[in-house]
Order: sequence, then structure tokens, then C-alpha cells
Amino acid sequence: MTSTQPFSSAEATAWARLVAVSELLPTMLDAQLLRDVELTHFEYLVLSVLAASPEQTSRMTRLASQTNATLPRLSHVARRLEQKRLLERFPCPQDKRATNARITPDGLAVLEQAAPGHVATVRSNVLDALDPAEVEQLAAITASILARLDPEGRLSATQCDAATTSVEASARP
Amino acid sequence: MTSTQPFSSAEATAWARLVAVSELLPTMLDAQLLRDVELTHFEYLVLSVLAASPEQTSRMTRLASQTNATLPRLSHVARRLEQKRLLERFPCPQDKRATNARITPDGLAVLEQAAPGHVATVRSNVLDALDPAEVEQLAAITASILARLDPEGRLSATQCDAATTSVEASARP
DNA sequence: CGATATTGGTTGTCATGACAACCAATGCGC
DNA sequence: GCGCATTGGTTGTCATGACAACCAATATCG
Repeated sequence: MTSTQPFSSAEATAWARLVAVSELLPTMLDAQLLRDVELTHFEYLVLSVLAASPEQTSRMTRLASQTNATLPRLSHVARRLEQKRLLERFPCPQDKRATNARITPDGLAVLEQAAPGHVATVRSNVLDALDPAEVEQLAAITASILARLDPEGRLSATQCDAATTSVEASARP
Repeated sequence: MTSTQPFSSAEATAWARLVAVSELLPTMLDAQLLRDVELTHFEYLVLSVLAASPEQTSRMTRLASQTNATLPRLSHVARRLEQKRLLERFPCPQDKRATNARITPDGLAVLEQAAPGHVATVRSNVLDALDPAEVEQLAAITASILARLDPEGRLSATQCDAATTSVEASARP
């Protein structure tokens, strides 16, 4: 009987606010990135993951998994990024079915260009609102939630490194 | 110089995980609600807010603000919900420009029907992963973030009550 | 009052994502 | 090695959201 019981007051508050945050976060990220470098947050994420991959290269399937995208979605986005010369695709020598995606120097340059504004936006809208203890708590809480939402850790591990590394890498040329 | 500085390790972890959560949460919510009652999470939210409004009625503009929607978006969604007889629109007597939206008995019934599965999903995917202290921390952290992302409190206040009230109301007929 | 600006909503057009169908290459059973 | 299932990707079609243009009603100001 407890599992479908209405939420307690504290639970309802936390849940409603978490939903509000996940509603507003993408809007904020897309707005800043579209304004600064004409990239959606998802496109930025794809490039970030690639930048942090060995050889700046990844298979389409793996890339889709790391970015929580379906393969068709990634395929469309890759085509657009390829037209912008930010990314290139080439067949995998080992498995002729597979396609490798690699970020181009232009793509890396755009990431560098985007980094300062992106970091500033994240700071002013999110991180600066929290004290160090809360940052730790947030990391722990989101880790627990991800263990449920993403048991295989497709996003958590790799994407975490990716976002971090790309930002740091682009901030240090 | 600190404001565009790369994130610290703790910050990067917390941020990346938060992004991952907001990427996965909508997917989870949409999947459950579409499966159970053929409603997107946004449509569910609209109905929830209405159910918690006085007279089960709200002006389109106010409803859009409460659900973080643009007016055109809400207009389209309201038309779909109206076709399903879950919602009805009628001109506001006081201001002939304005349109009021009201949830129908059918709409309330769907909310009731959806509640158990929705609550169970939220519990098993999110709340059950946290101990009571973490729930409190999450509420506090998201409150701080919302103060930045949504300074006017358009979502936080009302939506919070709405989601809670509608679930509790439908769970107690 | 009458012209103009503003507010409240709706309806276009266009970009983007989901889902299904499809093709190519590989693996596997016998 | 040949037939079939599976994997890896791409390309359709369709639903949904953003943005702009538009119309109706109200408020404002001379």
C-alpha cells in the first residue's frame, strides 16, 4: 500500500522542484549556446563527448548511448554538424557496417569559443547558488538517482568526464 | 577571472550528473504516462495545474506561465486536450479577449486513473533512492537553483501545490 | 471620443525528435 | 559456404514545439 501512496509533504516539495528544474535547465542551456555559437545543447554535448574520446573519435552507436540519443536522432544531428564542418564521418575499417564520427579542428575551435560563456552561465544560474557542502550533496543525490534511471551508467560515467574534460581542455590551449 | 574558470572536480561531477538527470527524467515520465493514459508529461502537468486551480479553471496566460509554456504551445495542447474532452475552453465574461480553460470530469477521471502509476514510477525511480535527509537536501538545493532559474517563482510555488494536490485529491475520492 | 498602443489568443510555417521501414554487412548454424 | 537472424546506420513519415504574423478586445492619451 505504501508504494502508490501520495507523497509526503517533503517528498512532494522536492519532487515538484526537481521537475521544475529539469524543465527550465534545458531552456537555459539552449538559449545560451544558440546565442553564442548557434548550437543546441544536444549538439554541444555530442561534440563534447567526441572531444573527450580517444582520437576524438567514436562509433555512432557508442556516441548515441553516451548522449542518451536514439540512433536516428544522432544520425540526423551528425549530418547537420557535418554540413557545418564541425564533425566528420568515415567508415570503420574493422567493421564495414560501422561508422566513426570524429570532431574536426573547426569543431574543437567552436567548443573553445563556447566554453567561457557556457561555464559562466552554469555558474551564475546553478553552481553559485550552492555552497560547497550543497554541491557535494547534489553530486551524491544525483548519483543515487542515476543508479535508478541509468543502471548501466551510459550517461553518468562518460558524459561526466566528457563535459568536464572538454571544458577544461578548451580553456587551456 | 574566476567566473569563467573551469569547474572544480566536485562541481563538474555534480553538474554533469544533474544534466544527465534532467535528460533522463522527462523520458521516464513521458514513457509511463503515455503508456498508462496516453498523455505526455506536459499535458499531465496542464491538467494537474487546472485540477488544483480554483473552480478547476485558469486563464490561458496564467496557465502558460505556471507550466513554463509559451502561449502558442499551450494553445495547441489545449486544442488537443479539448478534442479528447479532457478540458474545455470558454470566453472570460469580464475580459472578452481572455479565454478560460477548465478541466472536465473526464479530465479529472484521467488524472485519478494516472495517479497510482505516476506515483509508483516517481517513487521507484527517484524518491526511493534517497533517504529522508537527502530528500530534504534535494528540496533545499532545488529551491536555491529555482531562485536563479525562475526568480518570479512562476513554476515553483503553484506547480508544486498543483502536482501534490492533484495526486492527493485523486487518491482520495 | 477617436487614434494608437498593448494585451490575450489563435493560426500559420518551419525546424527538430520519435518511430518504422529499409539497406548493408556480419555472424552463426548446419 | 549457404540461409537466416542480428547488428549498424540511414532515410522516410508523422507528431510536437518555437517563432512570427495575425486578429480581436481593451486601455491610454490627446
